[in-house]
Amino acid sequence: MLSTQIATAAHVTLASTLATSTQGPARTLLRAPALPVLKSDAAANQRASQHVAETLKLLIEKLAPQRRVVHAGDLVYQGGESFGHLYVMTSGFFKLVNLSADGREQVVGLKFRGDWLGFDGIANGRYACDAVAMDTGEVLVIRYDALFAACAAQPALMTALHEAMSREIARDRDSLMSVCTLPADARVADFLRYWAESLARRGLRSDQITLRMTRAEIGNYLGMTLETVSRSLSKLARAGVIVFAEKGRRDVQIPDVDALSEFIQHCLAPASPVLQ
Amino acid sequence: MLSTQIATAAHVTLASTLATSTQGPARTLLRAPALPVLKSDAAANQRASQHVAETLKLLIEKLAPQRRVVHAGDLVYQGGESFGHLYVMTSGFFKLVNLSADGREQVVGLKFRGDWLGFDGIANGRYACDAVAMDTGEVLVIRYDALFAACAAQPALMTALHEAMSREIARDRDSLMSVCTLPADARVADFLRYWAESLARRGLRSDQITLRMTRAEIGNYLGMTLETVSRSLSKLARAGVIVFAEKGRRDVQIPDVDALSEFIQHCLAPASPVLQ
DNA sequence: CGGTAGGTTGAGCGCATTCAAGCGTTGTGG
DNA sequence: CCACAACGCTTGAATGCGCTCAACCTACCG
Repeated sequence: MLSTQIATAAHVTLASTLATSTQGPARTLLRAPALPVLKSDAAANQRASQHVAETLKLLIEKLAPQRRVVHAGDLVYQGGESFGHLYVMTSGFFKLVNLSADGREQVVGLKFRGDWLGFDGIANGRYACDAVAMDTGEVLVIRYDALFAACAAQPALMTALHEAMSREIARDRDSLMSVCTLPADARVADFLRYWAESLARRGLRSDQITLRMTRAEIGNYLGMTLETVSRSLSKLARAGVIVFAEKGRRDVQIPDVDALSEFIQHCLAPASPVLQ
Repeated sequence: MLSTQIATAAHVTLASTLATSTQGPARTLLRAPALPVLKSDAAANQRASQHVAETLKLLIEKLAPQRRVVHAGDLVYQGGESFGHLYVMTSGFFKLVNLSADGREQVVGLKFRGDWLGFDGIANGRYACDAVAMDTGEVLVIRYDALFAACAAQPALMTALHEAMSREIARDRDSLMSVCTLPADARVADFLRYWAESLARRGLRSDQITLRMTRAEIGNYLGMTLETVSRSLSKLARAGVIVFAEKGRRDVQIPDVDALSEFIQHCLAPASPVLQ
């Protein structure tokens, strides 16, 4: 048992030999010291968190936007609806869901405090997906035309807007890379890593996270079935990389975020260097 | 033989019954009339093509940008390089390649005339991927600070910029949906459909396309191996949805773009309604 | 004409899916 | 208060899609 699986990783073109050599002495998932967060990250997270707060303050001061409170399941906007507003989250968790013409449903993004919602609507004048609240939260409601006008006079606003869009583009590409190059176990680990990092960057505690998504939603987001998600989480728990809370399986403790990265590398290792 | 495969499609949550009923009388891949493009699409393509031309003209007039000619293999920018410019394609074909810290390589985007390159660099001040020319082409070199300043006085510029970013975000999500919800054969068909549509929207002929990517590159982009790409293309050719040029397998004829969509639906069909 | 890169196809295997059973938690109504 | 249904989660067994490995082919180029 403890069936350590060989990397699947659809087509790793070049430099895959590198991945092997950089992995170090193989299999050190359970580390003794386990410092909760790297110091360098802590500083970066502090800055990122402050940056989010400043951007929110800027928007509130310059645009005096309406605020809208949402509860789990509420739609901020819906695919097909005519575009007019952008939304900036001050709290809560959202998912973005694409719906194809033939009825396929796909979670294409997860959003946290400070993130913007609605960029997909600018180009075509209609929103291209649903923005669904996964918990109680609040968004700033920003009229696009008002923002557009304000940008001309307030460079800081335009900077904030462009930064947010740029970050979203970069993040979407990382998602695609994760789905395309990682086997199921590593994808789940990467998902947890991303979630923890997202919380950390916003100044929230990241060692104990509450997944607000069902296994089915996670699976949809990661391109796998809910059973595979469940199995991967169990495997992560067995490896000690995550710890489930006593009651219920929605809460996940992450003693050491770096162990998640190591687990991913372990999944990508071509073959078991030592024994399994 | 002619092993028509059942749908894999990782997790199609709801409304998947719809997909079945909307498919019509099942299996009509080879249609007699085969009009090259739907009339409604033709009008939309005309408009889109004109819109691209107008945007390029606007940029040239307002910013008098440098032009840069590139050849196959040239890098417009490279991941890690410090950000300073955006680029707008006037001709050619580009791919965007992400490189992860551990050496995984992933094609995360394909770009055509009128598309912008470099958005990923705005947020962090460094480009997050490589932009590689796949053919001879030309880009407008646009200093971001100059564009930023010009946007304040020229709303049309800001509109063009935001539209381009929005379109990119929406497109990236479609890519993710394709990778997550479609089986290999359908993914290849969707890739061809996207490529043909991209050409059509720019006023280029879309019934005869020259793939400027190797099977390995296509496979990387779609999250599968080059062998699977080859097999899927062969299957599409056997079904008559595409036709290979006599000499070489890089040129692909697409007699009827809609047949590609039908093929995708066929791949998604829960089970063979009639016989296989 | 040999060398190389890209492409096709077959055989076998394995990861992830499908199908299925069982468990824990929550919520509702008798 | 307790059945009982509904929902989410876990785990096992079997199947199959897509991957790996391999051989062979074509086109291109020095």
